[in-house]
Amino acid sequence: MNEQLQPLKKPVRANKAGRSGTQDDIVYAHIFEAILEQRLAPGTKLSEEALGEIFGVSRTIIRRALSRLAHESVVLLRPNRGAVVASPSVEEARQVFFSRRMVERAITELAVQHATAEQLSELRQMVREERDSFSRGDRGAGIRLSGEFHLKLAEAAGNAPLVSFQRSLVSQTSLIIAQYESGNRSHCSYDEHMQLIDAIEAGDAQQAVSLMMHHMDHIDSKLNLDEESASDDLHAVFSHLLKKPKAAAKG
Amino acid sequence: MNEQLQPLKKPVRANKAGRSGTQDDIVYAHIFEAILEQRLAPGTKLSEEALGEIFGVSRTIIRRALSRLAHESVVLLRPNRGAVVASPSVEEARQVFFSRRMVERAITELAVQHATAEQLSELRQMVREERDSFSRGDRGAGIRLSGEFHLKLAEAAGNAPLVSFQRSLVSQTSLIIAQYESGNRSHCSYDEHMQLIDAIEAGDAQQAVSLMMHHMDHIDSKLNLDEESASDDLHAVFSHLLKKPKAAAKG
DNA sequence: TTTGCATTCTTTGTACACAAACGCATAATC
DNA sequence: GATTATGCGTTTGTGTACAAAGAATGCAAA
Repeated sequence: MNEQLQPLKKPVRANKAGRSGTQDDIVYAHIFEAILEQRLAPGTKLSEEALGEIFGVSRTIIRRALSRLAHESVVLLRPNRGAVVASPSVEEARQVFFSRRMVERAITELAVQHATAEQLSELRQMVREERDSFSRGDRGAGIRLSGEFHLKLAEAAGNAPLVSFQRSLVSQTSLIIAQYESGNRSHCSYDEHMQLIDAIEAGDAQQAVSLMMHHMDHIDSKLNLDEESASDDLHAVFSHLLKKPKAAAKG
Repeated sequence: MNEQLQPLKKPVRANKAGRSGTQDDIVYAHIFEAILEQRLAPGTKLSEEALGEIFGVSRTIIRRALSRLAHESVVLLRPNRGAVVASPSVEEARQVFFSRRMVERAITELAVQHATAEQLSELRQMVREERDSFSRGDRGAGIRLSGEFHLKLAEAAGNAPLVSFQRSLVSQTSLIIAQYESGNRSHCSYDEHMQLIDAIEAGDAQQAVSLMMHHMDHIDSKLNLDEESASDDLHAVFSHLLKKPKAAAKG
């Protein structure tokens, strides 16, 4: 029942090689991934004690992971009232998308100049995995990989502050998709991703930026940020006010 | 005895209820301000116990404040080796300035559209205080207010992710100025700030952006990022390799 | 039935104690 | 004499106990 995460029970202290070693990194990554894959719905309460129980660590570690997520606006940390998965409003969603367009444009231009052959190869590999995930029906993994693609592209641009900002924006975008995605859920982003890499590899900055902007348009068009009228949406809109957690189903 | 945190000895304002915000907010703000005003030099070690002693709180609070500062790349958190004030390299400085140009451009355009009369009035007040600080020789407060001006302008733009990013960039810029400012230290930024507000208030986006870009150029030109030859700079360059914290090596 | 208040109970906030890791210094060996 | 091994001291990392702040619930009164 409460032992789904057995592998984590043991103290994972392989810190010499620096392979995502510390415990709070692991906890952070797991919660982050759960949100990215939409296994944790917006508004879900994240109890420190419960998470500590699940991951087999004390509240200290959980608290640090939540703090980090809060700094990326992925969870909301309310004083004396605990943490919940953030529920971006329509206005917040618009702001995130505005910033993303700005950042993606800069990243694309920089990537054309700085991306190495190895990085482009890794990007292609990620797109293949993304495509495979969607084709075998694993939508959660697909969305996560799609986000990681944009993060990886930021790394290829070679600008550390942009990478940090992009991480935050990608996470929030995933939340927004979880909250506002319309019926048409055909995530064909991998095709656009591949074309984008082609343009970058060809050194065609203008074409690459154009493709990226269209890609942003497509993501945007899949959301219904304009309406927000149906009862379901109302529920989502007010979820940050609800006391009761959505009780995320454990896989 | 190695008292590395001498500069902080003075503000022992360990009031528990007086100031706004929680304790870790107060600690964060004080350290942040000390760095912004360059009372804490890059490379200075930030001992948890010493800071706890100074502020009259436990290491838990200090740790959280340092974690927050680390997330903004203002301090560097080395595992098992404590925190130091970050020492941006020339390359990191270039990346920060690239991002700042991008963000400031967007902020300026948005501010022309969204800034309210009240916000512009507050901005003017900040510029006046900045000018007064410089004119009475308080260079530290002047630099801090100059940074806060850019942060306030970001808030006037009305885009939350941009504000968050800008906060990180402004802090890092201050660090960079502390590390790389050339002999010509005439910070006449307040004049440019005032012209900028005029253009924004007039609704002249093109002029406002142009002024902002020139302002960025001026800040950039005051630094000697190209040379990095003096012994002081060499020291900064290798500070991340040094085991021993060279506290207060600033001349 | 509904509303206001008080008590209780759960959850978070803070401090502290203990354990582990790192750096430095000393010493021993080649 | 130089270099490496080892022990010690200091600093950080983690767990846990206790305190405080909300939230929920029950009771009483309108």
